[in-house]
Amino acid sequence: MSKYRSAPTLDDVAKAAGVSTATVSRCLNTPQQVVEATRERVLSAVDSLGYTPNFAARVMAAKRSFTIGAIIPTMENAIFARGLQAFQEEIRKQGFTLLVSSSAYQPEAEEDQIRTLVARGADGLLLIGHDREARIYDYLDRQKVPTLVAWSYLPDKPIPSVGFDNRKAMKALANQVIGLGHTRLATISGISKGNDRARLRIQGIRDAMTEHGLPQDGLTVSETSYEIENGAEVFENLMLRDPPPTAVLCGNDVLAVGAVRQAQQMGLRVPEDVSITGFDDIELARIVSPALTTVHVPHREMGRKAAQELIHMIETSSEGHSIELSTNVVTRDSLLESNR
Amino acid sequence: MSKYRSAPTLDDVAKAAGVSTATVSRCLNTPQQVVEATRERVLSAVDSLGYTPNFAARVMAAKRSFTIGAIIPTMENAIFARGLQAFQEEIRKQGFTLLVSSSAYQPEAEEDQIRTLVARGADGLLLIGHDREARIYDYLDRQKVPTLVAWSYLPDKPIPSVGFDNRKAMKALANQVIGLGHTRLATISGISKGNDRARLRIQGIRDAMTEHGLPQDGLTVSETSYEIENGAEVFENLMLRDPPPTAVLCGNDVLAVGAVRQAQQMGLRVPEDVSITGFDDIELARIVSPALTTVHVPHREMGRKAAQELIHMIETSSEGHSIELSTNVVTRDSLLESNR
DNA sequence: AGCAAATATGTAAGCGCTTGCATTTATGAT
DNA sequence: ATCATAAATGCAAGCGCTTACATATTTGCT
Repeated sequence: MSKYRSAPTLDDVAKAAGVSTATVSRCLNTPQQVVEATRERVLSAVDSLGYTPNFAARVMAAKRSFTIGAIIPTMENAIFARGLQAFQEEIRKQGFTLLVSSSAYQPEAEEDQIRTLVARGADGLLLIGHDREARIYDYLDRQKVPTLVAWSYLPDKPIPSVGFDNRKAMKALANQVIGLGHTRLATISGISKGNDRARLRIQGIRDAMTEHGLPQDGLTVSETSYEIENGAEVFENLMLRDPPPTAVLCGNDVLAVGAVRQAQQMGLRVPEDVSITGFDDIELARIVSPALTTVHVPHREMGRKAAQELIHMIETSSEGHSIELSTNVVTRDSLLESNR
Repeated sequence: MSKYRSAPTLDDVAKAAGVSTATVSRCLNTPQQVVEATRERVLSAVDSLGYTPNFAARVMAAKRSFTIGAIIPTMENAIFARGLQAFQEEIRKQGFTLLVSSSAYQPEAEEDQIRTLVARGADGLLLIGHDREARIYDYLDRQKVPTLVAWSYLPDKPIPSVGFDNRKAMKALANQVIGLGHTRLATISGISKGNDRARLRIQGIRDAMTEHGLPQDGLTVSETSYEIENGAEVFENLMLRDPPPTAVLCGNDVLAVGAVRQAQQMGLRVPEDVSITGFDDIELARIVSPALTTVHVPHREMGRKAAQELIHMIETSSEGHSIELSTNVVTRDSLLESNR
């Protein structure tokens, strides 16, 4: 029976309540504009019919969706989870809904998803990092969709960013490593192409080396994708070199965990035989043993501030401005002074 | 300048290409219906104008969105990440887009998000577990949105499910624990209200106890929310009891990791002093030391099959049928025979 | 060359909602 | 009571697209 009855529309409600569709619409959107008696009648009709507004129609008519889209590189690990959760909580508080897509670190998939989200009427977009084709920025500009970047802070870019200075953050950590006497360094980085964060973190290590007068060839750089297994695999190759590095700085905690596990597999003690550091300070960093010395990122604060800034851009059609958050090195057990 | 030009519409493209809007629409949706010469002209117009179809309008006209919505309890930990990623990969392969929301384990938030997704024209919905208000099922029925449940397998429920038998799975693990001589058991469960998986897992432990002739009061049940800290906190209370349990079966790996860490904090050796088990077999389970004995869930298979089944339901407007996946206990280091 | 059948394109009617403007009804000061 | 003013409601024009159905063009036969 219910099979042949289709979802009620505004019109059905209007008929049932004996008013015009305009009045029903007002009851739902600007209730103070309709007198109490009418409103009650309408709402009870809404109720008894089980009416829910059709979103597509509403977006089309109102040209506003109260939806914000976010595209993150991955959902598979926790790197973006905490920040995104905070982002969602904040926008929800302000009456917006979040739509999330994951690009699996594939630029084409990301472009696709940006278009999908925009076509869907997203009022604003949250993107991770600045690296992407100019074409996409043109598109965003033409469509006039307020867009904000997070997990990076590069105030000179055309799109405002709420995040931290990846280069400076990694430099601080590298300084600490070098300060402990390490001179043969290696880094296991994410793929730096199309990933400003990965690239800048490597740069940060170089900065610290230069500052301490270490030659640049004291650093071995390996790039791989962000999974535990990859961290392990690359670490193994690294340690087979002669001489092996005494400290391995990983592009994130996930890679670092892979490295730690591989070290154990190889019978190497961390940190006595080799120091390993992470980046991000996700939960994993405290769970692995030895616990990781890593760079703490204020994920929740970043998520919250990004939400506020983006909504502000949407509401005021203003340009938006970048916000820098600070990171700090958290010292745990995976980093020790060099013994060679 | 671009500020005053707004996004091009189908009509603009039609004018530019010198054809009707119908033809443009066909070029985009059923290109084989339009002759090559025309098609080229149209596509180049699309291109030079940078046209992107307006999704809301398209959904409204076509009554089809090629979008599938998924609502998961949390993005904060990895429990649903892997399965969801597989789900997304599969539906993407079939031309659908995934929209994800997280309910933060709050039923009202979930209801809200279901309505949002439906109103947005989702062609189908993926939900986790069966427990929710009847009103929601009525709504889904009335809106005729194909819906599938995952992470649970309860074929008698009105909504089909693709998942595993939580009760049976936990029973298998509990059998193993009891087989090792443990009689004083405790479980750290998620909040079971509104969570059939949590409830059934507890039930599974009871089943095993009954089968082995253990009295039901040999089990202490504590419920808390799914976070590492909570696992730790509850575990502490549990071990303060006199006598303490010799084995603690946790509702998931996250809680188990919290328990392991707390044990170490308290100077207890795992598994010599107390055994701890998890559930789900997420990455964490292998990273913590001792590695967790836990129940392995075929996350990726579940995600993929759920996607296939749901799309099948959508394409054929059929009822859909439930699929049971099997789990297995993976034996690692956190469970040992009882020494009392 | 001529005609029926097949193929390509155009016309226009919605899809369900919001909102500017016009109209009706209530309010309150005289 | 009366009338200007304010408050509540209705009317109807879109929003940008898809898709029957109608019309025009091409194709393949004889």
